[in-house]
Amino acid sequence: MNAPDTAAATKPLTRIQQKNHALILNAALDVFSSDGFRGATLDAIAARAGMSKPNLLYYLPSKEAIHTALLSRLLDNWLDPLITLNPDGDPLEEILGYVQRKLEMARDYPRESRLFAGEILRGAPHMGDALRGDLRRLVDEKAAVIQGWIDAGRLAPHDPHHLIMSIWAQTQHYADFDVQVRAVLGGPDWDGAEQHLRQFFTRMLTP
Amino acid sequence: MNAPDTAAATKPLTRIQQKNHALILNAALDVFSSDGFRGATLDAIAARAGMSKPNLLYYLPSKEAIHTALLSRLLDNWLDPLITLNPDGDPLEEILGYVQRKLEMARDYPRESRLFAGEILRGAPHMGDALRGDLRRLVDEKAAVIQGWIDAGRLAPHDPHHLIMSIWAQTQHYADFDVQVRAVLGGPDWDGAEQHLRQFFTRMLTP
DNA sequence: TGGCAATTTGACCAAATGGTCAAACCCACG
DNA sequence: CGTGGGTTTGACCATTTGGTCAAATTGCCA
Repeated sequence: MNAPDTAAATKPLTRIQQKNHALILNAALDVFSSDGFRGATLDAIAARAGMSKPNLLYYLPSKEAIHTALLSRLLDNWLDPLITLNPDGDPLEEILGYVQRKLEMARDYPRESRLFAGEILRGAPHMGDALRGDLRRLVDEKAAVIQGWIDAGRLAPHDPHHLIMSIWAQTQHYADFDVQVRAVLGGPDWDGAEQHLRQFFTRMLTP
Repeated sequence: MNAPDTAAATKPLTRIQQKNHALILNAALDVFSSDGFRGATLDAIAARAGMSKPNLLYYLPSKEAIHTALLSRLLDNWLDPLITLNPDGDPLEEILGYVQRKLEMARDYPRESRLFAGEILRGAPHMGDALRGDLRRLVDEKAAVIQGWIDAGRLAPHDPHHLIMSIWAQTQHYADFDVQVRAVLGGPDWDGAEQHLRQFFTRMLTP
């Protein structure tokens, strides 16, 4: 009767199901990221996806379901750059690499960044658990790695948790507060941002 | 006939007008900052302000007017810490003082911070002009001051505009992404943040 | 105290919006 | 070629919500 199944029973999606799923999620990302959850309308998403509203609801059962689907898909990509941080690599290189990956994500996926920011700003009503679960565990783990580097005298001492906050804050700022950045700088300046952050954190972390 | 006047004709507000104005704006700040512009409803604001919706609209003519009033009142306070930056003071002290003031604002006025963040996130539909006008002028002016300090060898070299971005990003992060910060840190840690940022920027700016 | 302006609100309206449903359409496959 | 399941949609509905209005109430001052 209904195509997608939230339970883990019927798996194989038809070609057309996959196509429409992708179409909807992409359109929803457009709309949610620019208008917020409350500001987004099913009509707008359906129009953007090039289909009727009932058709859209045939694939995803509700507005919230669409939003949740988007967020859960997002979290993995979001954590990925931090996961990649290698305990056996060179400390400075690893962290600078992380900063760079984060900045690239902000530059190349501003919709995702803003969707995430909006969700957090509103108190994370749809992903509070993920924050206190997966995210916290991962951050604690990597913070321990960084602390190890510091203890070994390979990095200048900083609170690792707050250091990670600094990285998040500064990289996401360029995507989330894009209008402000452009207003103040007179236009986007990703190269300037990259150079600034590299210099910033190099100076920050060199013992 | 109507109490408040957007034009500059009738100025003197009665006691009751002032009280209700304040009541409304405070309630609206609550609601707008936690639900966003679209998520906020006049009924919610009116309830929070302890008055009926028509009465609320008797003082401020529309939802947008309330939002705009809030934002314009906010911008001044928002710029103030940067205005205070004194070209004749000690460079490091001045900037660290600015960081501290910004962090205190984020801590003591999280509603204002989130209201602002929400507006920027959505593309600043109600204050784009202010950003490209007053804000940009002020930033350019202070960036020039910082550049002067750098040229005089009194600060380590950084792009002044991006340096200001770094300060904004890191201080506001603690208010705007409060849930995330608390999730990762296990609770609020303003003292830790203050110490971290002081150390961060001290190291950053010492020639 | 009388009267006029300021204040307050219950009742209402029109538009927007999330969601439903039955009917129509399409298309692979026997 | 026809038939059954997957797909699509026009029409519709209930609720929410920004905003209006006339009537009632209150506050102020001569």
